[in-house]
Amino acid sequence: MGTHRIFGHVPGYREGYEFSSRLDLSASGVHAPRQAGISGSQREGADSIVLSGKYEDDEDHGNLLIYTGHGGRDPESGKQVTDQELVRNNLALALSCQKGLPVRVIRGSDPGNPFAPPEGYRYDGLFRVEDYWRETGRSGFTVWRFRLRKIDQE
DNA sequence: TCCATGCGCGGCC
DNA sequence: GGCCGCGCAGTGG
Repeated sequence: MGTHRIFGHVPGYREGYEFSSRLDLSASGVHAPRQAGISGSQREGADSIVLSGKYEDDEDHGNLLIYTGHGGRDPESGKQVTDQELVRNNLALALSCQKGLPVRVIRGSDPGNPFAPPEGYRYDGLFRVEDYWRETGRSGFTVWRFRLRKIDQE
């Protein structure tokens, strides 16, 4: 499946399409990983991300996102417990920034986020990674942050 | 290899 | 019905 990574819209799934679960989302090809928030590879770049509201340093401003890289979290508490590194899918997102590749954004339900769907997951269109940097997160550990802005459609 | 922004279920109120 | 904690599962990066 990883041999045919699609950048941009996946045929048959327009912006606003809703999925009931990560399994459905995975089967569609809009976001293949069943758990991970970032889909991509270090060689090609990242093609999609999921926002679920579970990363303490994430910010959702609608057309502007600050997305946190992965890694360094305690699986039980969800808190950052070590520094994140620019490897694996964090590096894939950085590559998407350098190449200017479109990234599909999927939002998962999140009661605290007015931009999130009430339930399940929703494809919210294409964004570009404008910038990325390393900083100290709320936890005090290093996190990688990615700023994504929605691509205007005509 | 090992991790990953799940998920269902049962207990409890 | 809703919340929460537990632990299993299965695949792609």
